[in-house]
Amino acid sequence: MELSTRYNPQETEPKWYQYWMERNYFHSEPDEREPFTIVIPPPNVTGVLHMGHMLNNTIQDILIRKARLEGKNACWVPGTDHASIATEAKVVQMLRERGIKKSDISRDAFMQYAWEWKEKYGGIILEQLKKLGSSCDWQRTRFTMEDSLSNAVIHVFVDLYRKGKIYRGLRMTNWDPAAQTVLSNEEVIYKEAHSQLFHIKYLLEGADSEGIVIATQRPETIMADTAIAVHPEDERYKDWIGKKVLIPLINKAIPIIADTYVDREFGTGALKITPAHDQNDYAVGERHNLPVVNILNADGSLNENAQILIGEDRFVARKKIKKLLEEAGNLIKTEDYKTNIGHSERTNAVVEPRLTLQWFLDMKDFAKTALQAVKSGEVTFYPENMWNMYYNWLNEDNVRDWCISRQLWWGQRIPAWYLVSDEQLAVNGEHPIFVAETAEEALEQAKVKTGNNDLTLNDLHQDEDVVDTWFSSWLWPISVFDGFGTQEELKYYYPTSVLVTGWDIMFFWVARMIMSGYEWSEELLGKDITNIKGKMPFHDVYFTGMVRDNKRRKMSKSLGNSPDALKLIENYGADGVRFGMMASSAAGNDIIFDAPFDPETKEVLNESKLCEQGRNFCNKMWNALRLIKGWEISETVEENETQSVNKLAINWIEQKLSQTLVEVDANFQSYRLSDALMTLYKFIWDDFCSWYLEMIKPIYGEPIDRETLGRTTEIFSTLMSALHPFMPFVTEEIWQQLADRLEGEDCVVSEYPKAQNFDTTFIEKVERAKEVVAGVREIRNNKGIKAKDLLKVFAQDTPKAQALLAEPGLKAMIVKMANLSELTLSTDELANSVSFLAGTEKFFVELEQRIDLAEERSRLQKDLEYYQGFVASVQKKLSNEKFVSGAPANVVEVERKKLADGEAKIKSLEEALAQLN
RNA sequence: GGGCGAUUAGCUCAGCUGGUUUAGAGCAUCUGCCUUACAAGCAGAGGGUCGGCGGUUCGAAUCCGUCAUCGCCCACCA
Repeated sequence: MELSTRYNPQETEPKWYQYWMERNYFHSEPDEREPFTIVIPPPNVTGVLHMGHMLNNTIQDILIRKARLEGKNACWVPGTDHASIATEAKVVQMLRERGIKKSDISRDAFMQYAWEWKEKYGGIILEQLKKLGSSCDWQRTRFTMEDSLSNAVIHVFVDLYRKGKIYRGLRMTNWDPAAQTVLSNEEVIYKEAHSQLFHIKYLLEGADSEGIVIATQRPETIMADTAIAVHPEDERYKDWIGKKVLIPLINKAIPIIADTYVDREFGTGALKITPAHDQNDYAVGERHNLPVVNILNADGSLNENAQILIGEDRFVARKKIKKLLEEAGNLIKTEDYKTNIGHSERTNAVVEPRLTLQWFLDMKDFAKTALQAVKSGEVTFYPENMWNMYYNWLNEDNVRDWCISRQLWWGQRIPAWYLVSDEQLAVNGEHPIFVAETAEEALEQAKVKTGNNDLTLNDLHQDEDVVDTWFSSWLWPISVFDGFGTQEELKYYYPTSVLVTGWDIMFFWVARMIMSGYEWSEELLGKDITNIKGKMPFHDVYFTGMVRDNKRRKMSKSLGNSPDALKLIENYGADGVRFGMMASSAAGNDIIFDAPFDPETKEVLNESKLCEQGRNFCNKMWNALRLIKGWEISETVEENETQSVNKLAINWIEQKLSQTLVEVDANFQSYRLSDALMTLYKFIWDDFCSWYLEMIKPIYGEPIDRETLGRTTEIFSTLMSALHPFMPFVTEEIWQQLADRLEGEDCVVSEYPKAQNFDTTFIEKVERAKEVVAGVREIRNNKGIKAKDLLKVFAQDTPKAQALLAEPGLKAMIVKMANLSELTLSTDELANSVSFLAGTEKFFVELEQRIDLAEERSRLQKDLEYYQGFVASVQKKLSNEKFVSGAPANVVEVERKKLADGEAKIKSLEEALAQLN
């Protein structure tokens, strides 16, 4: 069958993915082999594949496929995250489109709609991952809200409550007015914004014009002010302390207090205190026993407490109050001001500090153990410097308790119950809370607590809130193996081998998984673990960089600078895109990817040079396959020059392959995946295609001997195994085309090649011969000699040259590759010839045309100068007493050899120059 | 404000323990080739005082100090 000159990924990729799936190659069951486990960072169930996912999952797939080839029991668990806020927002939007308001339906009804939505639209991303070639064990696909995972969340909540680590309290929290839920500190993203500082005058009570001027960014909150604060040592305001001023517009009297929190240098040195709407003011208010006046509704609009502008949104109110203050004469001035404003990570709404009753997880002990795990090397970060960021967050001064409750419905409902009836609300002055895994258990607790055995489930009311999504994610490496259930699989697969994720969720997720692993693994694995390493959810963490565009902007939907991931796969093939992603992404480093178009000019750019390179690489290998498949086979083997070249070539490529595999292995050890890929790329393109195949390629129309072809096929197959983790589809396709394979003899489950012993002296000899070929080619290029024209080349007769050409097959190889009619040793000086150096050896190319002496001279002169400089620098080193005595012997030896080589080259060049005269 | 990191060819980066590096790769550029696997290709070439200054050392892109520029994380003063 004729093969097309281009590799066609659109045809082969779906074919092989299906083939692998049919044979169940990605499925893992515990057995006697060593496990290699990865749990996917579960993408949001609402998500669609973007560049970050592609990078992340390509890396995971590389690691898992390599492990599979190495004979380990490779298990990659896929799944999705229920993503409370994001999903709930989508469902609310869907309902709105159908004319249904969330507030009009019951919790149960809402959940039904949400599940319907999830079943219909959720998990698209998993299908997209298949297109990328991800070899996940799809039979193990999990979802953070399925029963067993939810049970784990509830179990853990109750456990922590009993351990006294979870508490409920009224705190200043970050409120998202769009989603109408509280957020954890980590979910608040600060962005710089241009704002205005309003200087507002508060009149002294009873005075006509005397007053104090404060500066604020939020004039709409003045109605919630309960004091004005000044610094106790501020001379300007000393006499004011204790007096009262009136809030403009509503004329409410509030005291002037003194607090060292006030910065005298900032603004006017006088600060309005608004305990309900500012974290710091709340703290000040507590110190001074100030009342808390909340003037905002949950949606960010003003409530009755504001007295004016009731019902207006906070930002509308700001504009309106500016005008009112102006009219009333209280607005002294406004100035431009740059500030950081907190936004909700999910909804992008400006976060409002709000006093709310929430559940918190005490982080003190957790932080300590999580810090220790990385500090003592129980978990290794790649790249290592990510540890700094981690430390910074977890150290005692910075870590804060984790707010785990959310005012949403989509998620695991908090397993806490309260008494319904008013009479029973307070027992001994406290409001009893019953935390239990089931309502029945809570009821039992309630009966004991109240002494009332007649209580029924109807007397209890469950907390309305759900837990933060990350409160289920942090259990992921345990719960996907039903760790809180049967635990059998957990014993085999835990700890997982490596976690691959972006550093942007280091705090949300990575740190917390380490905490949960430490907290529960010992108990769940049912054994004492003396080595903390055994408790950790993973041995290594590979932090990927962020995918940025060519202007270094993070790729995002809102900027529109992200290429359509699926479109890229369509255009370049999954292998091409995988190559593109990996070619320039060292661990942790951001990767620069071209945007599909310039977001500002809307100019269409080339999609990706890197993917193009990957696509071209596929094509290159495909054509190597075509070449080999086109050869006729000869059964007779003659002992001729062709044979000797072939033997040399095979010997060389096999040894060079071993050398390359050692390098690739070292790269894998330290997660230098892009280096590993580039090493293989260069080996396949340069050594295998450009040199090896050209060495053994028969003259057109002539057959190749069976032995050489067989060895070549084997080597090619080996290369496909080695490259398979990076580019699974093209390697499988070529692997299958290379030979008639038996059932089960597939690249995806082939044996990862191991390096054999290799002889570097021999490899160097061939490299030297390649230099000779390159030297001849360069002369051809310079002199405009066609590749077809045969040339006569002479090597200056030296022992080294003799030894080189005596290597069986080497001379014939040079003759073939450089297209020579003759290559002989010569002591004669050749009249019409140009020379070049290969190593220290001199070669002459005989020319028919007249040579330009001046040009030759200047070429040689240039070389000569370079080596003279080189030798001078080496000599300088060697003539330094301290170097010779101080440096290690081998280093000195190397320098001596450099000097000798350099001098030999100079000698050769000088001779060549002399000949030209 | 506290911390981390970067600065090497036109671009994106490597250079891991200071010494086979008067510095490498890919892309881009230039020259010549439609040579019977591949023009998405082949054969070659050019291009860098390793951000500045100072120090340590026999020896510095590599270690230290300092300045400059850029990026990131954390905290956040109205």
